[in-house]
Amino acid sequence: MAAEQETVDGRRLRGERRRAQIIEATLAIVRRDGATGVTHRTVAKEAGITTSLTLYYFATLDDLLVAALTSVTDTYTHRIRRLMDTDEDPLDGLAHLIAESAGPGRERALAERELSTLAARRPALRPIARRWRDNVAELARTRSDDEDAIEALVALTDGLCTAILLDDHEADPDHIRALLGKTLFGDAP
Amino acid sequence: MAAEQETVDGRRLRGERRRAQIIEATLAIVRRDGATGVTHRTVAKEAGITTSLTLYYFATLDDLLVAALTSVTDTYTHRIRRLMDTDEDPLDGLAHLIAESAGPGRERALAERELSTLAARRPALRPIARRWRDNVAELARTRSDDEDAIEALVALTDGLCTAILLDDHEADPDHIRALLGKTLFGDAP
DNA sequence: CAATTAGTTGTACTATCGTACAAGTAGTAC
DNA sequence: GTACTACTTGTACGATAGTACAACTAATTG
Repeated sequence: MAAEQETVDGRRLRGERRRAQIIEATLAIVRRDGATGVTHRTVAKEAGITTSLTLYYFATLDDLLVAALTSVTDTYTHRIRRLMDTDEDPLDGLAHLIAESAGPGRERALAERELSTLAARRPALRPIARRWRDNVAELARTRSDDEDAIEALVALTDGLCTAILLDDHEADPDHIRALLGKTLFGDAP
Repeated sequence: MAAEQETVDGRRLRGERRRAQIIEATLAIVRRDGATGVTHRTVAKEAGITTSLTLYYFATLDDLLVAALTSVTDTYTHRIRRLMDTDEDPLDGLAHLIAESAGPGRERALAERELSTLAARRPALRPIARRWRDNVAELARTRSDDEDAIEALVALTDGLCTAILLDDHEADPDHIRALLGKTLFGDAP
């Protein structure tokens, strides 16, 4: 009844769409200019609306950043879950995902890094920011129950992304897959 | 002669001292409030001087950030070099350094992360930002010539620091040492 | 239909920022 | 001693930011 009530009210639906539009505009800004580029004015302009709207839906700048981090993290969560739900080698999928940081996924990976770094100074963001690592750990657990190896694999994925983003490090999926395998299994099966 | 000329001019010496003071104040701001807290005014206030002075020595905000990144990277470089110059187990020293990210070294580690992340959008900063990874790789090379293992170890150190900073992850030096050893040698010697 | 709720628009305030610029002080060279 | 150089102080401008607030429009409820 209450749940039905909520979806029926067209205003709320429109509000949700507007909210999503604003979050998308925020992410576009982060990807293009970095987290520091996010202001109510830049987001409003990107979304083609007034700042009053961004303020109506997100009372503070912080709210915008939190929503952006949540959104980008959701994206990664879906990606990794899909890797786990397939018959293919999940480590191979993960290697490809990491390798994307050098190409089509670079902006998104950098946005994730910049936004998640905010979590270090904001304990409230920790649960969101940790989800990437939790997701990778969960994926690793489908192939190993060695907790140390799993922990190392999670750290390795983080570190490889860092190298790619900050160093233009080599991003060959096969090479990355080998490193992941070595770390999780001791050899590289 | 020219070098001698430079150190004799008392004005230049004072300038260098002033410059170092400003960089130190910048780092204090980064550690306390993050890279976004760095403005000419906040730095000037922290150093007890006027913004005209910060501007005299660092024409742009960017110059300040670059100097701060260089400084914090120098600190880490010295630390790691010292680990290599000792008879002790360098991996053990590295593990302790990483573990510091959970305690006394947390602010510095976070500052390094925030500043080095700037390098992703500024190719000119890459050489500076990569030095941490180069240093760790060099340390690893004193113990292994397996380039894949070395690359994995570097990424692992990055990832472990991330987990500590963003997640309040466990930071037991012995545990970290074991992970480092496993990654570099296949076992944990 | 009136009242309430959700969304939208617009104005304006205070605060802070990066930076330009001029004037002054102090140290050095010739 | 003069000219030059390095450093220091102070003022002020234009721009942008976060945010408060009021008024209005549209949708929903009873």
